[in-house]
Amino acid sequence: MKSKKDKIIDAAIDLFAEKGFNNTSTAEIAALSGVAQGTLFYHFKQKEGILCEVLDQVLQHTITGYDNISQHEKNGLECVEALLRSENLVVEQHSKKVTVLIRDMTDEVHQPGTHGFALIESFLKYKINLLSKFLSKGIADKSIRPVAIEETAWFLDAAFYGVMHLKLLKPLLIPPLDEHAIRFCIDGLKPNPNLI
Amino acid sequence: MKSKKDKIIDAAIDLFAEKGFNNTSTAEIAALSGVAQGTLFYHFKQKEGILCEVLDQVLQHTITGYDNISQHEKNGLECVEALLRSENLVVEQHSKKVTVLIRDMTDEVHQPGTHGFALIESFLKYKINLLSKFLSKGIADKSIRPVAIEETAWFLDAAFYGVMHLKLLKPLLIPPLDEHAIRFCIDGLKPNPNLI
DNA sequence: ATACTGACTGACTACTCACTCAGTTTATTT
DNA sequence: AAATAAACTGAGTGAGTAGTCAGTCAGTAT
Repeated sequence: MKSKKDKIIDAAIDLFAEKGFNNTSTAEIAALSGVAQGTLFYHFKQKEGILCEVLDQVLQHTITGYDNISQHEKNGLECVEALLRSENLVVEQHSKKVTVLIRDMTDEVHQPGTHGFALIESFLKYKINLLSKFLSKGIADKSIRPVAIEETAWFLDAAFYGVMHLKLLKPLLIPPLDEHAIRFCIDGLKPNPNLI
Repeated sequence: MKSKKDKIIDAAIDLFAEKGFNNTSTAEIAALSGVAQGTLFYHFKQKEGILCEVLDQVLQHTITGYDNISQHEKNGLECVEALLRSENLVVEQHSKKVTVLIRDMTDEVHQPGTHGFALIESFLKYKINLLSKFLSKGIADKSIRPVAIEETAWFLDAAFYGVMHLKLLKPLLIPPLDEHAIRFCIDGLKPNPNLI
């Protein structure tokens, strides 16, 4: 059976995803989750704490996904592809949580010193490191053309953030991009005799 | 001499960029711009109106940039590159306004029916159309390898949104990405005999 | 001079909302 | 069974805020 804390988180995610953090009151969260307002503040010191909890969970899932990539049986390019796919999977499996984060973490994450900022910072560091490792590996084993490693790692991160953002936040008629984005980037990494 | 309306917009941009829309009160905007609180609501029906005004301006600049691309003397790939560079230039020249938008337009743009949503929607339609045209042209003149046109157009949009987001909102030590992102995408579009 | 207009003012209001706290219930330990 | 702790409650508070409105004032047409 679900703890009240979990009920609060679930309700908050639903409301945040629908109306945004700033347009959701703690009273509403309490009502939807069936607890008293005070219970919110028993479990979370501030309203923002709920967001941090969600961020924490999503980052955990993502890192777990990364760790499951078995590197020894793949070349560098395949490792990069596996990482991108793993990330995509997390977004799909936890799309509501991710939606809430990219929609509402902006303020919190924006300012160095906050807990959220520290979380994101160390996560990004880890991710970029891993991607860089895979890219180096691929360049060494010739599955990847010679590219600037750190820049490419950051670019891949940024590009897939953009795709995620488009997919989750823009209620527009957009063709499914995930697969195409992966193909485009992977193909773009392959050696190309036409490039000097 | 600047009109009061312009002073309000300038002050609001500074404050929004620094503290975010939701953490800036209309009283602060009035104080910084040196007008009375009521003047805000004389010029803008709601606080959100200021954001819409900024959005409008930035989209105008962007479209003007697009329109300056002289297509007849370029092949398809060069047109795509010109578009990406033109966009980059707008972001650089109006970085504060763009920062405010990607930071705070989320709520407004999220919900169909709002003015902001309509603006973004028609702009995106225009941009994707133009990109698609350039991609088709490039595939025809062999400067671009055969890719799925609409998907690639959306991906390019998403990727550069991501780069912009990273650059403007993450106060982290990130290598300059603009040039590398353009190179990566342009090189990735070039014909590659290694791809079937 | 008179009437009119549109920009501008700033005190005021009606209201929301995050957070508190004194007290109650439930679970755990002794 | 008593004692202690942990989980929970919900009425209440006070700080803060978007937006209003009755009225001033400079400029302009009549």
